[in-house]
Amino acid sequence: MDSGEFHAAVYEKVREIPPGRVTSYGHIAKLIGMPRHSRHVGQALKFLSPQTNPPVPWQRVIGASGAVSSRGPGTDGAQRQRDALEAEGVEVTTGRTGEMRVDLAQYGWFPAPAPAAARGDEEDEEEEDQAE
DNA sequence: TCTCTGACTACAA
DNA sequence: ATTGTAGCCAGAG
Repeated sequence: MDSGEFHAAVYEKVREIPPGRVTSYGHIAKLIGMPRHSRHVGQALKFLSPQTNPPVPWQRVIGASGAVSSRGPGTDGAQRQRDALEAEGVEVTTGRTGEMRVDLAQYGWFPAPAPAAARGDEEDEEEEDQAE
């Protein structure tokens, strides 16, 4: 797989993330069949242009711990990401130092990757119910 | 070719 | 909860 195809695959999966949901880099990597390329998923996203068509909801991709990454505190990416997520109804908690996190128990979206050896397509996903 | 870095993840202390 | 270490893989210098 070329890096171009890798990027394309990443964008494709990211676009499949339903609004109001978030997933992790690692899971995107799994979905495209490269579970070890979690870092390069983020790499592909930063390579993304602001005006892609169709648009890629990169803001729905966060760390596996629910932590929003976007380059150090000096960058604005994190701010844009938080704004975009809240606009979709995702609750983003912000700490004192600007640490932004999302509750994966509520907004996490982790469908099972499509196994090549599997025959029946399974559009199933864990509808985890929130429990305060 | 080697070394370092990175929008990562998982595990140990 | 926080910090450190290790594994990971591709790109840049």
